[in-house]
Amino acid sequence: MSTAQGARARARIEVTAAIKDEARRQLAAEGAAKLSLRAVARELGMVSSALYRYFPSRDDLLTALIIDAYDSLGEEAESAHAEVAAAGPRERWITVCVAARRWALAHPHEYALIYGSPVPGYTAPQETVPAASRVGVLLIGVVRDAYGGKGVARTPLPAEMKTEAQRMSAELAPDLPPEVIVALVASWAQLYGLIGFELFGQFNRVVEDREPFFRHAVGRLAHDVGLVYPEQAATAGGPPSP
Amino acid sequence: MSTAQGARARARIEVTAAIKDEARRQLAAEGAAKLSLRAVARELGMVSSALYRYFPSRDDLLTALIIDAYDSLGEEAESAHAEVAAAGPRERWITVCVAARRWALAHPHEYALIYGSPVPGYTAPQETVPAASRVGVLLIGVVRDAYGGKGVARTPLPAEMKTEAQRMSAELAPDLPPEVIVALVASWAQLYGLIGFELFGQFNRVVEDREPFFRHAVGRLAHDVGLVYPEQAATAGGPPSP
DNA sequence: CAAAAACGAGAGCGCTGCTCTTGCGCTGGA
DNA sequence: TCCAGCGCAAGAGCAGCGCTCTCGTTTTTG
Repeated sequence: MSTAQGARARARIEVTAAIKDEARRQLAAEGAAKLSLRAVARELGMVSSALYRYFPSRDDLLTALIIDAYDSLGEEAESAHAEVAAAGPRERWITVCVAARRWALAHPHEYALIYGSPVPGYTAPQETVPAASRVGVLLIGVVRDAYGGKGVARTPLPAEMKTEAQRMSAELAPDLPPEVIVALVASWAQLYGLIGFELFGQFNRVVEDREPFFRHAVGRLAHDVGLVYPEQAATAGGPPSP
Repeated sequence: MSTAQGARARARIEVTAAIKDEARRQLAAEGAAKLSLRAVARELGMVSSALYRYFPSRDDLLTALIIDAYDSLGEEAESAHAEVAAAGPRERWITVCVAARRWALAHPHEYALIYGSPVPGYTAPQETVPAASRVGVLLIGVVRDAYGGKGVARTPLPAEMKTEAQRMSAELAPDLPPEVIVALVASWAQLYGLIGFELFGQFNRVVEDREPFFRHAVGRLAHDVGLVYPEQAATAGGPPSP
């Protein structure tokens, strides 16, 4: 058996986790740029050079934090989705989006690490991909369920997009029509535009009451990908207002 | 007269500009995090402490670059818009969006500086606001022209958004209906979501042929704010495809 | 013309990421 | 069971960073 290798291996795992924890603490407190290997080592009572036995460079430590952040976000979105799994697709879509926003507001520096400008001169390595796509996979699933074979007709694509749309469809979800995939990917990017603008201060003095605004906006995104209201026509009846 | 103060003042202006130019060069080459005061001074043949006579800190230099970047983006968008000033609002909208994307792709690090995660621990000072709002003002203008008093009915707002929508409308464009302002602000944020995802590599292996995708997506944004096609119904006629 | 302000140069402080060497203790194979 | 070898912590050190302070010199100003 390869588990329980020995005290040595177990200690290594524990120290590695302790480093990541302390690093995450500093990341949350001060942001990625002020995250310092020396400070992490200092806080853990070890000398800075010892830390390089666990992470060969600062970038490698950041990469580990990035993967964890993607996973944390994905988990939040998935568990929020699980709680409304029985609801209609539109509500499930909005729930996932709201969960993503909630996570971002709770972990601004980690959000900045993964969806803001990548840390200077740094390009995300391949091993982040699976963790990074969890929210996307969730959104695809919601739309897939909504379309259950019916293939609701959507906004037709311009001619010069047809082949690319078919490639995207084949790559991401062959069972969904290309128009839907295109709308889905665009909505996916736009979701993070909404979150980023709020988080990075672009909405200051522009949008004040942000949660209803966000819900409304992602509701329109849901509509864009073809997720309609539970009761199709009951959308025009709002209470009167001056 | 206060102009032509003397050789001293003129020299100061020139040196300040030279510092900004060299800093911009390093920013474009290596990104904001690798921008070093000492390296800028070195390249200019001065000692690093002398540079502090012109910019009291690294953040102040970055702030100057941020304002310049906003202005550069705003100028690109405005001149692109000027060239299609006579066209329909939908085409003008798309033109402005395409110009913003083009600028972002040409100046990725400057884009990251203003729309990515703000440089660690850094909050944009108030003096960046006018430069930052140039693209937004442009988009508002396009929509305003399209609505020329007619007030096309749009998606009704949920009850809990009415007061906020009215506040936003009063603040940004009192002559436009609140529903339109809400859609406009959301589209504004979503536009930068599309650009950011492409620029920061989130579209890698997802969207390959990006320009048509972008045009299509911002076309839908135009639709969201109520800008319709020139010939209202001629949208469904695409060439056949397998 | 003299006082004052602006400026360039240099030294220095404390911090960073990272490397290299040294010595200790656990661990796996003979 | 022994012991060679590897993993590990520690320390010193290097080059770079932002920033401060001092000290002559030059320019502007009253």
